[in-house]
Amino acid sequence: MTPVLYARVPLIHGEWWLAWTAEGVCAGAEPEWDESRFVGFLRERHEGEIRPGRVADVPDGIDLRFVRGDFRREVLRACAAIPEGQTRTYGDLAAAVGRPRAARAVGTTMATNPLPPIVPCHRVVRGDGLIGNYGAGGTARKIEMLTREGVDIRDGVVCS
DNA sequence: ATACCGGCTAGCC
DNA sequence: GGGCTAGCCGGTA
Repeated sequence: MTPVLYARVPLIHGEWWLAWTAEGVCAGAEPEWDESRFVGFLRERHEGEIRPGRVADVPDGIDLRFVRGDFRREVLRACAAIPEGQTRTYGDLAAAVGRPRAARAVGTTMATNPLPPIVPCHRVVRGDGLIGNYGAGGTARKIEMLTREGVDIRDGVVCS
């Protein structure tokens, strides 16, 4: 079983926790988490060794092997493809994986995204333009992150 | 099997 | 436009 390494990594949105395997990043958590919480999170998902790693060794790709469900993996893949500074709706992602009516299920998938902000679920907003919720810090955090990425938001609504 | 729970949405007042 | 409802769907207990 390949080991899982982890570190607190400086990103444009702050110092987030990231964990990775040889294949890619497999987990992430917001800055407010402490080390034991993140390690606990990793432990309940991975059987193998878990130990600190170096920031310089964080890989570029993502490792979705520990995500349950084909649908979820596909949706997370599609989400990972959203460019910085852009947004998509839950319905967009549903359509992208060939299930145009599964927006609700996409929402659930985003809510349980194990690797924020590497899989940028903060770029997924509601069809009516409202920002929608954000598990890793709430709507306020989501707005803050999108604004930092250059997305135009006025009165809590995405403007295009 | 089956019921329930969500970061949703289209359709109707 | 704004508020509500009834569908929708995949995962989990």
